[in-house]
This record gives sequence, structure tokens and C-alpha cells, in this order.
Amino acid sequence: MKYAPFLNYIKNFVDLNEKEITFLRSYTNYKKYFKGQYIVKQGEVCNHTNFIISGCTENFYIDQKGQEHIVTFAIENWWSSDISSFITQKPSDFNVKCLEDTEVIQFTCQNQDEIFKNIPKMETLFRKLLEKALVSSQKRIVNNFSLSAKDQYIYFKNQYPNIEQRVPQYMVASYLGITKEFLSKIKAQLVKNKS
Amino acid sequence: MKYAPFLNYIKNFVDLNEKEITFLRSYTNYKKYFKGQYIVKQGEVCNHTNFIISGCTENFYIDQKGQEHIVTFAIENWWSSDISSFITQKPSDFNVKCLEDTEVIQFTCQNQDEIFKNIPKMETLFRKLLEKALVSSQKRIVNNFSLSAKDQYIYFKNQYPNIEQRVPQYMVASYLGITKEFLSKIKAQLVKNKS
DNA sequence: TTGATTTGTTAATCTAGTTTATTTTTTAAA
DNA sequence: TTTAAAAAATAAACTAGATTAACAAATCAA
Repeated sequence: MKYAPFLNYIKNFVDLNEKEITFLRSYTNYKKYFKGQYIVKQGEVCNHTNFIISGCTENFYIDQKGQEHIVTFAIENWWSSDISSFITQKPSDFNVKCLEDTEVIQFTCQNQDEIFKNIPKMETLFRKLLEKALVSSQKRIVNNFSLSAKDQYIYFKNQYPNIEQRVPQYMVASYLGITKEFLSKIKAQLVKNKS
Repeated sequence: MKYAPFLNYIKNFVDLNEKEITFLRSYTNYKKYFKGQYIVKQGEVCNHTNFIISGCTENFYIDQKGQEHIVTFAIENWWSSDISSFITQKPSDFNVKCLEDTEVIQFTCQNQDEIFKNIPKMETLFRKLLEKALVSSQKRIVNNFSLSAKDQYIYFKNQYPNIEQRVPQYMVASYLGITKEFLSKIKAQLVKNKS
């Protein structure tokens, strides 16, 4: 059953009865994207919030100098969208691209409103998810302030132990806001110091 | 009436009836802090979320090297707290300190739950505020990636035109994550290029 | 109205991380 | 199994921003 991982995830936070589950299903839908496919494109409106059942996505943008910057990765049991575009329904500043074949449960902005209206527990859940997302976003700003690139890399590895094996190293560098050359240097340094 | 700015602020987003307003008042309270006073101290639990009626606060922390970093400023009609400590009720990593005499409307974590339970519109409002806060936090990460210190300073001035006049320059430098000497250099440069 | 503290400036030196360029390794397609 | 393309490593020259230190204004208390 394609919905199982999604419903299990929800169950960790709130109890839904049969009727609510039915409602939730009818206001969401399953979709499969392939590796390399874009879920959202910079300049287009982000129409869905996506819950990842399987796969991996990157959220990145291209700046004025033409440089790519990865803002977040997302894997199974994470949410992936451009929240700014989703809530304003204005063109997105970001791309969401699949780094692997990726299955999601997704819903539109209108449907999200319907879900919250009919199942207030879901709005409470989302409020709490947003609180946590905000905390971790602030944590990243703080790390940026206080940690050297090397320590930020170590922090990244501890916090997201699964991601490093699944994405190329130059993407990790992009996520950390450093060049791939410098990350390579850092890794060489870490290997040397360990021995 | 001390509550007026708070209720006016709420009115911009949701309509509350008399009964709801009475409820909201009884689950919040007014408090005045003086310049230099701490609303939250690093290491202590952040017991309140504060809505600023008048005044100005800084949210900062001291890192392992003993260096101070300002994470946010807040002024009239903004919210101020350490959300991480508030939601987990664990010791805070941050200080919230008044840069001017500051009046707030505040509520505890339990009272927030009561408010949301009894006035669901308020939870919707907070969910939307959190969405916006997350967007602006992400925007800050993105600016950190793409903008030089000079451009980040210009962005700061445009986004928060009121704050620069109210806080010393070295605090602006701390907020931007640069040294006060370098900000001084940037400003000298900007003055020169203008003429 | 003076001295003491806080805030801001300037300039020389230093360093973490960038840029550019070349080489090596891994991956994937035919 | 070979080959082309993508990814990673290495190294030298370079730059944005940090550090240090000395000094100048501004603010404030008495």
C-alpha cells in the first residue's frame, strides 16, 4: 500500500480515525518522480507540499553569478517543497530536483487548507513541524556564525549520517557553502589527523 | 490601555469576538522590562513567548571562544523568545536582552496550548507566522551563501530600516557575522563611492 | 567640565577559504 | 571491455574578511 509510510508517519504524532484517514487520502495524492526530474522549478509556482516516501531530493537555486547553491536535502519521511512559493503562490526562487527515483504523497495549498479545516489536529501537527524546522534553520545560521568549515562538515555528518553516502561530494560542499576543492582539502586533513 | 497594540496586531490577521478577547487576556500578561534587563538567559528555560509593544531586544549567544553573536533583533509588533527552549522547555542556548525599556505581552507554554485549544484561529495565525519566520530564516541562509558582507549590510539596511539607528554599530556587525572593524571599512567604502 | 567608559576608525599583518589549472579516480554507457 | 563523461584530488596563486593595535569620538556619570 503506497500510503502506508505516510500514514505511519502521521500516526507518530496524532491519532486519526477511519473517517479522517479517508478524508486525508482524498485530499492528497501519490506521485512518482524519476531521478533528475524537477518537482519545482525556479521561476514557477510551487504547487505542492511533498512528503517523501522513498528517494532523495535537493533544494537549490542559481544565483546572479550563475552559481548553484544547495539549501537542503530531503529523504524518506521528510517534507520537501519551497514553502515560500507554496504559501504565497508566487514564482519560486528555488528548484526541487530528484537525486534518486522519488515517491511522494503531495497536496495543494487549497487542499492543505481543507485538511486543516476538517482535521484541526493536522494543523497542530504542522504548527509543531514548522516550529522544529525553524529551530533547525536557526541552528544552521548559528553554526555558520561560530563553526569553521571543517566543524560544519563534521556537524553535517553527525546530523545527517545517511545523506553523505547518497549524494556526490560536490553537493555536500555546495550545501556547506564551500567549494568542492576546499571540502576535499578538509577531508584529506581529517584522514591524516586520524592516523 | 496596555493591551491595545497587541489586540490591534491580532486584528490584522483574525477577528476575535468579545469572549475570545477576554479569554486571550486572561491567558496572557503584560510586563515591563528595563534597558539592560534579560528576558531570557543562556542556560535557563525560556518560559514565555513575548509580543513587543514597545522597545527593542537582541537575541544573542556566547560561543565556546567567548564571542558574542547576535542572532536577531526585535522591535514593536514583533515576537521575541527562544522558540527552541520554549517548545522543549529545556535550557536555552540564547540570551534575550532589552536594548531599550521594553513592554511586552507574554504567555507561557501551557497557556499557549490553552489558547490554541480554545481559539483555533489563534493556532492558524501562529502556524502562518511560523511559515513566514521560516521563510525569512531560510532567506538569511541564502544571503549568507550568495552575498558579500557589503551586500548583506545593504540588504539589512533595506529590510530593517528602523533598527540601525537604534542599536550601536558593533551590534549590527555582530548580527551580520562580521567584525566591527570590517563593517567600519564597508561603511567608509560606501560613503566614498557615493560622492 | 572632567575623567572614564563605550563606541567607532584606520592601518598593517595574517588566514580561512577561493580560483584556476592539471591530474587521477570512479561511474556508466555502448 | 572499452571509452567517454562525471567526480574527486592536489597544488599554487589569490582575496575577503579577521586580528591586532593604536587612536579618536561620543556618551555619561559625578
